[in-house]
Amino acid sequence: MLSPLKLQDAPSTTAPFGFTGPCLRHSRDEEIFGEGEAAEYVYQVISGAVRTSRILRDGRRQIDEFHFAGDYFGIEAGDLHRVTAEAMTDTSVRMVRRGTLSELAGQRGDVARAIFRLTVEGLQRSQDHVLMLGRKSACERVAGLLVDLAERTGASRELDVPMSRQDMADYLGLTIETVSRTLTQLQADGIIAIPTTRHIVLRDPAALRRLHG
Amino acid sequence: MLSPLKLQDAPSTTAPFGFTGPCLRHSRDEEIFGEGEAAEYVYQVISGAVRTSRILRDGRRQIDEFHFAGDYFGIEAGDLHRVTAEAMTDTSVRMVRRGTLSELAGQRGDVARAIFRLTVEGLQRSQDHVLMLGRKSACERVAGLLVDLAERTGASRELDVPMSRQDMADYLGLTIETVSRTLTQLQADGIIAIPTTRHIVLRDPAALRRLHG
DNA sequence: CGTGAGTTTGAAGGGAATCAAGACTAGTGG
DNA sequence: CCACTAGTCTTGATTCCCTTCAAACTCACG
Repeated sequence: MLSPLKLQDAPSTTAPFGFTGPCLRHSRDEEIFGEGEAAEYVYQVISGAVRTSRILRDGRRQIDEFHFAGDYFGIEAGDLHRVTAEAMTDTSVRMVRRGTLSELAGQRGDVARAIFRLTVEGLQRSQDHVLMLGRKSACERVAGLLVDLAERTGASRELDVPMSRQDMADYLGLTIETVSRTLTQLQADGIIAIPTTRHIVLRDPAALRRLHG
Repeated sequence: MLSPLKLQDAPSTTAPFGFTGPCLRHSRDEEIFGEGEAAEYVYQVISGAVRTSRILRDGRRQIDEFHFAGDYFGIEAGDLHRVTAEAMTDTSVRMVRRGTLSELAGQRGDVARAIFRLTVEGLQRSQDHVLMLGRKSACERVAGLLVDLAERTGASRELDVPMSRQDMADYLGLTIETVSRTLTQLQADGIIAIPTTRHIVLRDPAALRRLHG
């Protein structure tokens, strides 16, 4: 389900929201912005993958979203970032100054609508996440992530997994061991194959979707 | 943390978004709209309390948000509602036709900004919810709900709980038994008192906030 | 090849779920 | 007004899924 903005956006040449901003490269695990920092920019992933997360005082981490090419992140209601954003792979990210974006939205109705739509879609993704964390088993969660990854990265069966097992666990509200065991079990059931850690083949996507619920 | 819109909104006289729409009453447990129905309206709670939820095929339910006076709900990116909305108590709700609202937003920048802000705040609440469901213990979740309820309903210590234990459980991703046990434990610890089921006294809000993490 | 981070696998433990009564509470009607 | 009743809530006993703790393995990378 691509948004209008994504469609009109040829990643490396056209700017997000029809506006050209600087484009920064980040290497793997580099922080793009941190929780509590001033939210001066809004970001769009040009290539690569980004995670946004929050950490409790005792170190427990929850990833609230993965962001792929075309996705945007870093929008805040207040002045500060409430999450930390980090590159999961080598990543290219375009930055748009917040004030510039809201000005542009004020002038162009289509831009305002597009931004609003993306935000509502983000909200709905978050609600899906809530349903998963609140009411689904480990197996259903892992299956759901795989299906989601396939859809969002445009892969049909061959999945390039951009995140570590720890990232998966912190997104799914599980431990790394449970994620690993569940993947192994799915492989034993013939539903997926795991040729390498970062490469998963969906042998039976329909079964995965059924598990996903 | 009240939004600008809420502040300028004297619940029973002024309309949401500076616009007057019809105002409907719903009695307890009545459905306001259902998952899968056409999303023709956006709603604002005038008085009472509303829950929005989703149900899996096998009956598991997840409440994704409680809505109180001033809050709005029912915004969708697509044409259909993705959640079901029900009145938790006798409730008065104002309806604004979706097209009307987007027209108004197109004409008045302040309205567009206010709606956008409310949506981003909803997204942030959802992210808090994700963190809670993914990484917090039963005790931390219940404490968090109580603190949140107190803040949002403007109660300092005397909490009128508008929802059933089942609603609490389905919001917190727990079972009704665990919610009940946890509340009993908090009472035993002297942190809260439960004179009646729907009335909870926060005897040590600081301790609750500490548990909330 | 050696090294170490990341991952998988194994064994044991724990927190919340499930199953099952029992105690309230709020309506209802006599 | 008060017994009756259905629904809600609480409490108890047991189970189970996931976590925790621990160790072995794999595979990038120098």
